[in-house]
Amino acid sequence: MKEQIPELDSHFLKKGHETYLRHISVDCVIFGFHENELKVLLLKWKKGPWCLPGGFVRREESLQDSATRTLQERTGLKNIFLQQFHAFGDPQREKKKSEINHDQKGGWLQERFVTIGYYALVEFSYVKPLPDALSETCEWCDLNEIPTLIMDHRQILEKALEALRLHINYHPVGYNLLPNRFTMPQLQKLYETILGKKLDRRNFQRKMLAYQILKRLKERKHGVAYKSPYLYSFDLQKYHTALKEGLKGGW
Amino acid sequence: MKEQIPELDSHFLKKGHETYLRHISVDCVIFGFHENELKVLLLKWKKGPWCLPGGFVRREESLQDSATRTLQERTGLKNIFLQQFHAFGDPQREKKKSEINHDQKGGWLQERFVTIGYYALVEFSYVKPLPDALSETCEWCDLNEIPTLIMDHRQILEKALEALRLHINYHPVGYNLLPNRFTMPQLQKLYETILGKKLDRRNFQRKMLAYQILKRLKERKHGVAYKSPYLYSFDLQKYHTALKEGLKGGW
DNA sequence: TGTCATTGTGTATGAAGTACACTTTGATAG
DNA sequence: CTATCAAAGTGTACTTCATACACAATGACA
Repeated sequence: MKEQIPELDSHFLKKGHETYLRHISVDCVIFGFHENELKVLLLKWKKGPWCLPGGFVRREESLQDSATRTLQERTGLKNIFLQQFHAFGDPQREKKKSEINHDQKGGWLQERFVTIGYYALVEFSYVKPLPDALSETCEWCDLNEIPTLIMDHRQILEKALEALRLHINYHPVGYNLLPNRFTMPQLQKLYETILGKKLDRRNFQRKMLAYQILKRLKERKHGVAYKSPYLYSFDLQKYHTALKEGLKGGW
Repeated sequence: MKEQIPELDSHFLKKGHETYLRHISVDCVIFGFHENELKVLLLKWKKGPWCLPGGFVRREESLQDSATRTLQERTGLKNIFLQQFHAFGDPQREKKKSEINHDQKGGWLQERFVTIGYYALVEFSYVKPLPDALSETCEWCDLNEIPTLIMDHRQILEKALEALRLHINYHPVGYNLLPNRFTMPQLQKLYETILGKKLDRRNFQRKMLAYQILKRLKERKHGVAYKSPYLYSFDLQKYHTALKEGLKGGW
């Protein structure tokens, strides 16, 4: 998206197309999980509106690499789970672009952009959100309290969530969103939040254990209220096999 | 893709970027079903290689509209089932672009392209394949006999098939690929071909009927060998509801 | 008129999904 | 120290869906 500008100088504004591909941007929907809530990392400009973190594609860079770069710039993380989900190319999507104009007319940023959407799953506690040159803040927002976003970013977010919900039917999710050691109720909350519905505790556990991607640890989680739950961690090898080969039976 | 050129004149070659967005193309994987085989519509250039039909995005046109336009130009059909499935943006994808060069250096066609992949499902018999200015032929190719394709078109095709196989788990397929009236064995062959595996005749029928998107007609199909099968047609209203809301239970 | 490949149909079995209740634990408060 | 209590652990019956499988009916063809 044209609104996240890595180097905000006039060379970039006028000559950005010498470094980046014209008409193409990448937007990232970065999901994190914290306090039993699914969060999305959003940027807020100094001038007002909120938006998804995004960037442009360098002339020798793949789409995936571009998304990875954006992600690293905003979160500091490498090796993130990243998934392309849709390309948004309606010419109307930038109707309200004028509200965003930082720059002179006729620049490459004024032109129409097609944006490729990626979603990422990251471990909340590892992330230190970093605003960019143009942004006031970079913040985690609860999925239920998303502010008004620029252009079609709200639709992009919805589509990302839809893609994630589809994905979760075939693939394990959690390694990228939870701490190394976590409890079954935590994992269940994660699934419930992503899917937007309540699940039965006993059935959830049985099904999840049947995947054989979890290891129950000897320790329990202490200090929490009431009965202390077991801790689990993912069996990474089996987890990755399941990522590749898929799981049967959806949620 | 740069290889399908609607108006092959020097204005297009030099000034195409005034009409079309730079760096962006659309490629279509057009599936048809004939003689119990899944086919894909391919173009063959006069100079040699085969490729997917594709085109460019006009400056005021959406991605979907661009794909629809390409489709109409190659098949003559409107109102086609069309689905975006992936954006291909590896800079390496055009390594062998030189084999395609029709034109002078430095033209907009020489630059790197990100292509948005769409797949389409069309009724074979309604299609009159139309080659474009640069193409010798436009032909249906059997999925099992795909010739060598330029650039990454083979991978695009594979990805389209993968997307279709995923899609068929949640949505009805057939209305766009079969004649108005068809037999249960025909429908089953279609599913078997898309999925690449044999299905049990009795279980297939039961499951398909349970979706309640089929109407059994009074007529049977005569003239075919042996026992004449019933004819079915889709209940379009229910079909479209199922398209939107999805089906449960996969294949 | 007989043959035979294809079509039509039903049932039994196992696997998975769903619904549901009681016991155990340990943090907290008195 | 003890009682309380909310959360966590566990198992079973029921229903739904997937799978496996076999025989009878049809009609084109020779």
